[in-house]
Amino acid sequence: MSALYHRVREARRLLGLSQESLAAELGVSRSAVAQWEHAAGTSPSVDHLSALARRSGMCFEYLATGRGPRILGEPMVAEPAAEYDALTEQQKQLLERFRLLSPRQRRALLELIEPERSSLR
Amino acid sequence: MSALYHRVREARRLLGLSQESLAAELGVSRSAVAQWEHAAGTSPSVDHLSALARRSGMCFEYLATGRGPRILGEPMVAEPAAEYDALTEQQKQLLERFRLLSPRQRRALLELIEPERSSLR
DNA sequence: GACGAATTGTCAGTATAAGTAACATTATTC
DNA sequence: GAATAATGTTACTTATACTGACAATTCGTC
Repeated sequence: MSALYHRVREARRLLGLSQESLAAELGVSRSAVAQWEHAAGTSPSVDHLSALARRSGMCFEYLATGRGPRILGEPMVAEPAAEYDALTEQQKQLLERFRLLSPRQRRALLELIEPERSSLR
Repeated sequence: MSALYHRVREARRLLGLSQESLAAELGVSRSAVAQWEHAAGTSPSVDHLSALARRSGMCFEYLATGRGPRILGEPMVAEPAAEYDALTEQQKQLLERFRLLSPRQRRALLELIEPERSSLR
C-alpha cells in the first residue's frame, strides 16, 4: 500500500498538472502541494484532500487511506484481511526494534517500563 | 447529516472501546479523543482520522464528511489479530506495558531503542 | 554545451490547529 | 455511600499546515 504522499502525486499526475497549476485550482500555494508530495512534508487538510479527490476523480477513500478502488467505477480489488492490522504503527515499530535487541537488553527494557517504576512513569 | 464529532463517537462505540482504549490504539492521549467527540473540541488530523477509519472499518469519506456509505467492511473486533497469538510472552508483556505509558513516554522509549543508538545497544 | 524557462525541492517563519496534563464531573458498580 | 471507571473541561504547549523566498534540477531549444 502506497503512502499518502505517493497517492497525492499520483492524483496530480493523473490530471497532467504541474504543482503550480494544481495549487491554483485548490487555492493553496505551490509549496504546500510540494510538501504534500514528500515523506517529510506536511499532509493536506481534509478539505484539500477532498477537493483533490473531486478534481482528480480519484476515490476519496483511496486517496486518504490507500484502501478501495483508485478511480470511481474501477473494479474493487479484494484486500486481504491482514491489511486491517490490529497493531498500531507505533506498536509495530516497537516490536521491530525490540526484536533487534539482545536478550539481556530486552529484559532490561521490560524492567525499565514495569508498572509502578519511577524511571519512565 | 451528523457532525464529525458525532461520527467519531459512533466509530468508537462501534468498536466497543472506551476513550482510553481507543486513544492507546491510535497513539494519542485520552483527552485528544475526548475533544474529537465534542462540538467545541479539536478535530483529529488526517492521519488520526485515517487510522480511526482503518481501525473501525468505517469509510474515511463518511467519517470525514458524513457522505457515502458508513461501513467499508465488518468492523474489526477489539481482540488482536491472529498475529498477536504468534507473539512471544515477552513481546506480549512489552506491548501490555507499552500500552500503559503516556504518548510522550512511548515516543521517548522508541527513541531510546532506535537502531544505531548507543544507550541500549 | 549553453541558456532560459519550467518545474520541483527545501527552509525559516507564522498563525493556529491539535495535542497534552491536570483537575472536575458524572456514571456505574458494589 | 464509597470506589472505580468513564467522560468533560480548561489552560497551556507543541506540532503543523501553510506561506514566501531562495536553491536545485529538469527540460526544451538553439
